[in-house]
Formats: sequence, structure tokens, C-alpha cells
Amino acid sequence: YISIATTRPETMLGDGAVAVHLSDERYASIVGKLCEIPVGPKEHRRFIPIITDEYPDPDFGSGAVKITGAHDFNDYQVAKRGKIPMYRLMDTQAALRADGAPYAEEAAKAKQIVESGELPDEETVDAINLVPDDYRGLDRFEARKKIVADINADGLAVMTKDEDGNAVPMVENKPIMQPFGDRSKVVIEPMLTDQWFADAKTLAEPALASVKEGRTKFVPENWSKTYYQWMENIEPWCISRQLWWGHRIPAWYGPKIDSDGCKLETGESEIFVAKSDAEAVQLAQTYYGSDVSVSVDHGDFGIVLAGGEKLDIGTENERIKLDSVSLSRDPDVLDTWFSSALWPFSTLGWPEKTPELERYYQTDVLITGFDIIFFWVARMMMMGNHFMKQEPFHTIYIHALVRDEHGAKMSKSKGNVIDPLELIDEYSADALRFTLAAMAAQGRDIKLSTDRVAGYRNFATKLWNATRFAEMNECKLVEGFKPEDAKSQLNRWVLTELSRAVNDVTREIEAYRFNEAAAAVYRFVWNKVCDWHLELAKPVFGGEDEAAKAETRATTAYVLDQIYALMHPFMPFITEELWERTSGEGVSRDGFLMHSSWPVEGILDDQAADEINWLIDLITAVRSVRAEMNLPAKARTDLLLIGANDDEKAMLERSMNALQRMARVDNGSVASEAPQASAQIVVGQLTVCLPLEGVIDFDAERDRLNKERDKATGEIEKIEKKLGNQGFIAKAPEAVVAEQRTRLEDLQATVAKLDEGIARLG
RNA sequence: GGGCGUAUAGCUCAGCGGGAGAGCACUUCGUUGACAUCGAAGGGGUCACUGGUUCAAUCCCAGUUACGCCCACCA
Repeated sequence: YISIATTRPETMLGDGAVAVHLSDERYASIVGKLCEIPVGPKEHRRFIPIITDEYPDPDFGSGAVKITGAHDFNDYQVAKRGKIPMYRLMDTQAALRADGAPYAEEAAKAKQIVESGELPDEETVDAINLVPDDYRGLDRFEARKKIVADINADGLAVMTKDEDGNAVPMVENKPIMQPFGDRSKVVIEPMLTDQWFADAKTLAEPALASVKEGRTKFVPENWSKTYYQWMENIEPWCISRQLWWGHRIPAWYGPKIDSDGCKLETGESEIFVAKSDAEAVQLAQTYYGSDVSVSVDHGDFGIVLAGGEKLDIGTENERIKLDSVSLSRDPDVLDTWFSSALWPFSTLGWPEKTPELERYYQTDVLITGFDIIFFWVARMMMMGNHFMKQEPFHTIYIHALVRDEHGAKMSKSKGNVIDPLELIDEYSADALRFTLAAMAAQGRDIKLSTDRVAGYRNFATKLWNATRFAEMNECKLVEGFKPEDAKSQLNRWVLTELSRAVNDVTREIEAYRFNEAAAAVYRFVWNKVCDWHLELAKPVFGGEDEAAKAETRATTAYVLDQIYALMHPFMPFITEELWERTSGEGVSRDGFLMHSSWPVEGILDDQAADEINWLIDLITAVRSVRAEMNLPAKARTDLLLIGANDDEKAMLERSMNALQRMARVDNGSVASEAPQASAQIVVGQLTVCLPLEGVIDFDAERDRLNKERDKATGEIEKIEKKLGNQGFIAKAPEAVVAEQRTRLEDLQATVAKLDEGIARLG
């Protein structure tokens, strides 16, 4: 006996051989001999050869494998190599076959094949039904039970002992990967059928070269590896599907004829591949000769004999002179992806040479998910190269996939889909869209966080309120507004920041870094415009300087207008709405924001930017000190700039309105020395102090300064160590070394000023 | 089995060869007219582990551990 393990005992009925590994010494002596299959009627037991192959793993189980070529992928390969017949046991309903002659006759045919050593053609083998009579028509699982019962009854199972020492058939509990139908949820049985295949390997070569040679790029780039992996190990592509929907396979069948014009006894078909019925008829006419009438029959397929008798195309055992033939078209349709692969050009009118095709092919960027790379992207690349001799697109952007809260891929069949409509109802489409953009970092999937969506909903509200504020302060668009004409530092600053934001957002979008683009626009709108520009504009709006007021109004309106455009790709609805509402008098707004032009860089005024950014730092520092000193929110202080020059004094004067309002400063002035009872802040190159006579806690202030000093000296140590390293000086780029030197000097100046402050406190 | 990827603040995630970031959450303070879906100030991280390359590593390379995904599939 040879021990065999199987999870599908019923397939033993169709076994064509037992295979062992080439090097397996245990079986060497019996290779080439025949063994009996222990199933089926005893009087007709089949014998099959013991063969060698590289496939069986000698260390796995008994080292011997049963070969069922018709119902297993691996066995199919072994059977093909070993010229072993592949007997089909099941029908398309996964029931055991009920067709053909009685088992005794069929088994005799199989016996004849083994004895002759000649392998008949596939169709002949496929016609043999080796299912024993009393198994025919049984469901596969029923048949499995019955086979096991029969084997056990015959005492042919490999036995082992159970816990009580009783002999029982040996069953191993072993996990296996079991493929299930995606839709049907039913265990899949591999089975041999006739299908159409495309030569994917040949199609893949140019498609592979397109990416390797950079004519089409993946973004992010590393997805090209996934593409290569698949293209380089490509299998023939099965393109026929037994479905009703789709492009029908363009193949027509008629009976094959011999040189006398007679139909073959085997009933074989001749295939005519054509673009239309008419072309198929034409091809067939050439094949059958002018004395046979050829037609296409869309209903009843068949051939008509000279006597008017009608036969099915496949009718065997009769060699008849044909009078007329009606061709039948293959009822199968093309694989969805075969048809979809034609999309980039078939939608433009191909195969006609239309103007659309001329204009839009090659297309630009394909945006899709990674799970579509094999199915669609690869196929479009193959078809585009084949039919159009050019790649269908120059860039393939692979976007992130939104996963569920557990990180699993969402799918309709799994039912774990987060419904975007619910999020839209709660937070708005703009908020959701912005969130997806903000989270779409390259090369990473998204676990959707509703907190983030809520945050960006708030961002939309912020923008709305900023617009309302501008409206209340009569900020109207002024036609012909030119950023370069702005006078005030504040306006020049915000216009400079706008230019920087425009450049950042544009650059990031062009590089497909949508999350960076979203972050840049967010920072500009909230942290520059709302937090500072609008706040710093308040004293101007409330002030007496009408010229400054007018300029600031115009600037604010202009900046918001640019913001709507910058944010439009991320929040199309609210920006379109605000844009429409803010059309000022004299400013024409034909059409949509969507159709307006993209912002471009305006002014870049570093001096203005530095001044306002210094002011922002100063206000922040004052607020920080006030908080740390536990100053009551309403308390006001004075402010002294220590040892400032004329320029710095002028800067302070320009900033007083803002300081009064935002830092709760009463009077600002320049002093040569700080009073003892004051809190001291180092901002840039200047020491600023807040006289806090009677309020200041000297110990607390000393601690605060020491804390800042420690932070700075820690940094200084690190930089000194770096600069003391000869390797660093010698090998690091000059700019990096210079930067470190500057940083060191700045920090040292800060420490010196802090030291003075600490000394002054006593 | 083949391939790809991820480990950074309590959470969700950016970032990057040279000074650790955002949002949410948390602490304290604040409603006189843009916004409480808000404002101000703050706390919080050995950038998974081990080794290597480098003047310099959270970042590059190798290995380890954990987790995830794609493809194939063991009689």
C-alpha cells in the first residue's frame, strides 16, 4: 500500500497517477509500476502508474501525492509534464458527472489508455466519465462522505489509535487555505474548461518597458515595484467569462472539414475570429468554398446537410458532405478588465481617427487605488502600447485607501464601509474633502478619524467668520488692487505671506503632495491671516488714519479673495459661495470661482515680513510672561525697549496700537537700562522689559529667566561640541557650518542678556 | 512561500542627514461686536530594538521584534 493524504477524497475517482519525488529512495523500486485506486466498484478497480516529478515534497506526509489533473492547479502541472490523463469528475454545479456511458464502459476506456501508454487528445479524455454509477449526480460533499465511508468499510484507510486505544481512521486536523467564491461564499472547485486566453507575456513587455524607461511614472514611485512584480511574473490572461454582460467574444464556430469538403468524424470545430457577422461569414465562405452556403444563426446553431437534415455542430461519427453551414458565435463575453483596458482610447472614438483621439490621447494623470494596479492599470498600459503604440498616461497617482477603524480595507461585500454621506451630513462635504486631502500622505493608508473631520469643519467655519469680519469692516475688493503698491508694513507682511503660501500650495499640488498643500493653506488662513492679520488690522479699522484704513480694507479683501481660490480645490462649496457673496462693486464675477485662474506670487518683502514677525514674537512673549507671572487678565503694563536705536524706536512706535490691544501694554518707550523690578524678555536682538513694581515675584522671575537660560546653554553646548569637531568643520557644507555659527552667536547673545537680567534682579 | 509597507506626544497622523511637529485630548486663564465649531498660555516624546555607514542618524543600510496589505498556495 501507498499512503496518500487528501482533503478531497472524492477526487480519487479521477486520479491519473501517484507521484513521488525524483530523489525519493523509499519509492524508487516501485516507480513505473501500477497501483490500484481503492475506490469504485471492486470488479472495475482502476490501475494508475507511479511516476516521479519534482512537485511532491518528500518530507511532507508520506511523500506520495495523488494526481488529479482536472481538479487541482498543481496536479494539472504534474499531469501535463507526465502526460497523465486528466479525468473530469464534476459538472458546473459541482455535482459528480451524470453524463456518458455506464461506468464499466468508461473504466475500460481508461484502462486502455493506461495499457497503451498513448495519451488521447484532451477532448477525448474529457468525455470519459469515471464516476461510478451509484455516485453519479451526487453533490460533491455527499460524494465525499460516501467515498470515505466506502474506504473505511473496506478497511483501506490508514489507521491510528484514539485516546481509548481503539483503532480509528487517521484524520489530521490541519489548517489549509481554502478559496471561496467572492460572491457565492462557496468553496471553489478547480475544473478543466475551454477558455480564451490572451498572450499576456507578449503584451506585458512594452508595458513593462514604459515604466522602467520612465515614460510613465508611478507616484509614489515605489508602486512601480508592485507593477514590475506582477508584469514580470505574468500568467496567460483568461479573457472569456460565462456571463451575459460584456463585449461578446468575437469568435464564430463552424464544423471543421477535410480536403473533400466533408465534416470531420470527430466533430471538431473551425474557429473564425472576425470583427462582425459579415466578416465571419466571409472568412467561412473562403474556408468552406463557394458551393456551400454560409450564414450566421443567432438562435439555433447548427449545420444543414444536403438532404435538409439539421445537425448540431459537434455531431460526431458522421463524415458528411456539407451543403450549408450556419455559424454560431461564442456565447462568452470578454473579461471586464479586457474591455476596460480599452477605455483610454475607445472612449475617444477609436478605432476611428477622431479629433478627440488626436487631442486627448495620450491622456495625463491616472488617479487610482493600488488594488487596481493589476486589474486595470496594467491592462490599460498593455492595450495602450499595443493598439496606440503609446502609453495611455504619463503619470499614475496611486492614492491612499480609506480603511475602517480597524485598518481593514472597506468593501461592499464585507459591509464595513463608512458611508461618506453620513459624514457629510454631520460635518459637510467640504470638511470631509479637506480631511481626505490632509490625510492623503503618499504611501500610507487612511484610517478615517472623525475628530479630524470635525477639526476641518471648524476650519470652514473659521473662514466663514473671517469673511464676515471683513464684511463688517467694509473690506471690499478694489479693482486694480496691486500688492506692490501697499504701503503699511502690516499689509506688505500679509501679502508677502500670501505669496509664500501660494508658492507652497502650488508646489505641493504639482508634486502630488496634497496633504502638504492642505497643511500649507490651513496654516496660512488660520495661523497667519486669522490669528494675526485680522487681529492686527483691528486697531487700523478702529483708528483715525483713513488712508491706512482704506489700504488695509482693500488688502484684506484681496487676501481673502486669493484664499478662496487657493482653498477651492480642497473646499469647493464654501469657497464658491463666499466668492460669489464677496463680489464688490465694480468687480465683475462672471461664471464660477472654479473657472477663475489660479493665484500667482505677488510681492515678497522680507523687511516687512521680518518686522511683523518680530512684533508677533514680541506679543507672544509678553503674553507668555504675563501668564507665567499670573498677571490678572485685565491688568495693563508699560513696556520698555532697552538700548534701542532709532530704527527700532520707530518700529516700536508703529507697533504701539497692536501692543496696546493685543499685549495689554499702556505706554511703550525706549530706556537705556531696565528697572530692577521688571520682567525681561529677549526677542530677537532686543531686550524688552515690563516694569512690574509691586507685582513681580522676584524669585519666580529669577526661576523663569534661569529656566530659559538653561535651555539656551543646553543648545550652546551641543553646537559648540559640533563646531569643535574637526571633521564637522572639514566635511560639512559651508552653509551648514555658517548656520551653526550664527545660531551659536544668537544664543550666546540671548544668554548674555538673560544674565544681565538675572543680575539686575539681585 | 514571493512581494510591499508601517512602528514618532494619551489618540489620529505629518515630517526629516544638521534646531522633534500638527489636529484632537489634557491643564490654567479668558465672552467689551468675526468666530466658544472661539481666543491666550502651557504640560507631554530615549522618534520600536540592536548593530553599521557618516563629521553628523528619528531620517540612510543590515538584522530583530510587532503589526498590516497584495499575490500565490501545500497533497
